[in-house]
Amino acid sequence: MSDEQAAERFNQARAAQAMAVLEDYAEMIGDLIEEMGEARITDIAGRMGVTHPTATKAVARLKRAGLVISRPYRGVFLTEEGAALATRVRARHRTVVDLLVAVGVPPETAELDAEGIEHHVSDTTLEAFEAFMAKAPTADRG
Amino acid sequence: MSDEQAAERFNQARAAQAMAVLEDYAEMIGDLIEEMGEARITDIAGRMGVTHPTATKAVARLKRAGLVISRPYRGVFLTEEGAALATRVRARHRTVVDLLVAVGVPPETAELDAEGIEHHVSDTTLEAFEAFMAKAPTADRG
DNA sequence: ACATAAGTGTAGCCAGTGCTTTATTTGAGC
DNA sequence: GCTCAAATAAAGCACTGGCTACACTTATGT
Repeated sequence: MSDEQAAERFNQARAAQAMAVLEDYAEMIGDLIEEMGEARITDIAGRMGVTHPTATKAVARLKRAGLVISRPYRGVFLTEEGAALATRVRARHRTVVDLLVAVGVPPETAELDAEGIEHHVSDTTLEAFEAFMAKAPTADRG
Repeated sequence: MSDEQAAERFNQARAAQAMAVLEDYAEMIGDLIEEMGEARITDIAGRMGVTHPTATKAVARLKRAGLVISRPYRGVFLTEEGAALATRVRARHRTVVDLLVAVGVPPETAELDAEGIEHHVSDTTLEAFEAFMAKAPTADRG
């Protein structure tokens, strides 16, 4: 592999990582709205395991990215784009967990690892995962 | 899932990400030493797709982590710990790529996605991958 | 020895993502 | 309507990890 290709690979991985945080927040805000009708900064912070100021900053970035809207001292809400992203992320998360379980990873571990893995799964890979599971739903385990 | 569990998941993913950069650099420095006898800052930078100052900073962090040693204007070398990490990372990378290919991901895509995925694959999951491939080396494709 | 090019280091800037500390706003209870 | 607790915001710190610009070292060629 040439250095240029290697560099491209790393740059792509870095870009994916940058997106990952936004994806996590969008997904979680979607969850919170579904569960509690609205997403408050405090709830977001609690669930992400960070302090409120950190959550506030993250929301600011999400607003900048056009994924959410919010008004001071009011809840945070997903834009159409944000909601679409949240849905997509959630579906991908499920697929990754299912794939891991299908190849024999214990469910709890699959859930844990998927949190990091999912952000690096390309559309191509996701399709392959789905195709694989359609073909061998239980991976013929045992 | 409780908020605490969710937070723990995210914190774990964040910790994995912090380690990922060190792993990438250690692996690549190992590659360079193997290929060219030594790892120069410029080579590291070129292959990572970053500028030399960035590579220099990364090497400084690696030194702080005890993974490499270096003297000004001389090459960078892995410590025993760094070499062990590089070996481990390289093996894991291969396993992840192979697993992806085994479930039907195109090889080039597998290589690309593995770069990001590998850092989030726990030992448990890695073992499951190996067991899966031992059982179905070609995943019965086609 | 000296000039020059390549490699390396350093300084300073920016953005992201965490933190703590300190206002401010909101909303509930009196 | 005032007070107070909770929620939110704002500001400042630290570290990572990019960058550019500039200084310095090394190696090479004359």
